[in-house]
Amino acid sequence: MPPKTHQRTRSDHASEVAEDYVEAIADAIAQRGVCRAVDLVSHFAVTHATVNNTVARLQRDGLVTTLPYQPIELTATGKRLAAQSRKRHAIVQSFLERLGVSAQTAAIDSEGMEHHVSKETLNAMKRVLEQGWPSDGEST
Amino acid sequence: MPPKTHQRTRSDHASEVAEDYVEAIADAIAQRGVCRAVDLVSHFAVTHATVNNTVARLQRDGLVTTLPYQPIELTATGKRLAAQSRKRHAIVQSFLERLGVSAQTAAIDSEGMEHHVSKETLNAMKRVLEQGWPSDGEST
DNA sequence: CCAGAAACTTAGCCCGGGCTAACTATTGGC
DNA sequence: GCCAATAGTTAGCCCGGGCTAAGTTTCTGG
Repeated sequence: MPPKTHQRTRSDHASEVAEDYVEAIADAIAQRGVCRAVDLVSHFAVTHATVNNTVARLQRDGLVTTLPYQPIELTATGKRLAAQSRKRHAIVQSFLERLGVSAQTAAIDSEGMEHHVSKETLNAMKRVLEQGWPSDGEST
Repeated sequence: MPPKTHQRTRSDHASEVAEDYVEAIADAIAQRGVCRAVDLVSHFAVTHATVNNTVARLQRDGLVTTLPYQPIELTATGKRLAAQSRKRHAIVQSFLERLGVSAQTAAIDSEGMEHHVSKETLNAMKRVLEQGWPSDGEST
């Protein structure tokens, strides 16, 4: 085994939370019009203080904008990331369901897995969703 | 969507490193007879200091035993965790390959994904490896 | 219109998991 | 047998992502 298989897996996980947040923020905006910190508090089941910290980091990193006591908004970059993240999430989730996993488990597992799925694997999953399983008789 | 989908995904990641380590330690022991810190240093591409910290934590948590300047050994618990982890890893990796993903990508992705795959999903993957794809004509 | 509730902020803490730098032990080759 | 090289340790630092506690702002309904 090549010893450097890691590297990606490791440092990536810094941005996993960022992806989860922009996704949640986009969802909240889509569903309620705006996103307030309290939405994230309940969505992630963390405290207000934690949400504050995280949102500050996201702002520092150019993914969101927010002013004190104002709703949280996504920057263009944030929106792009959210859209991409949501798409990936959806594919993984649908794929798991297609695999025969319960919807509930698919929801939970896809949440964790989505951040570790490479483009190549994602494409393989997409292919399954669109064209069936690899060895299926799609030849005819 | 239920708002509590997270919970598991989140705090679990504390032990992801632990699993990676015991797996690596077991591998080193299997391959070289003993596991020295330096093996982990090169395997994870981190510094000696980091390995030391982590191993100390593992020891605190009852997964390994080690004395200064001595090789690292797995406790019974550590061995169990390593075995379980390795099995899971192997299933995910094989599954990805079966999906049509390149061996290299399968190796990388499985590394990250394995920690987020539930028992149910793992079983679904195993089923595929043993019995083919869900909708395949295994009925006839 | 104003009090209390709800939302938000801030400060200060903790742990995990990285790092560098400086030091100590062990080992092997000469 | 000694000395360099390799291995390991320790101290001190950083950031992410959690928390509590205490305070501030905003909103709302009576």
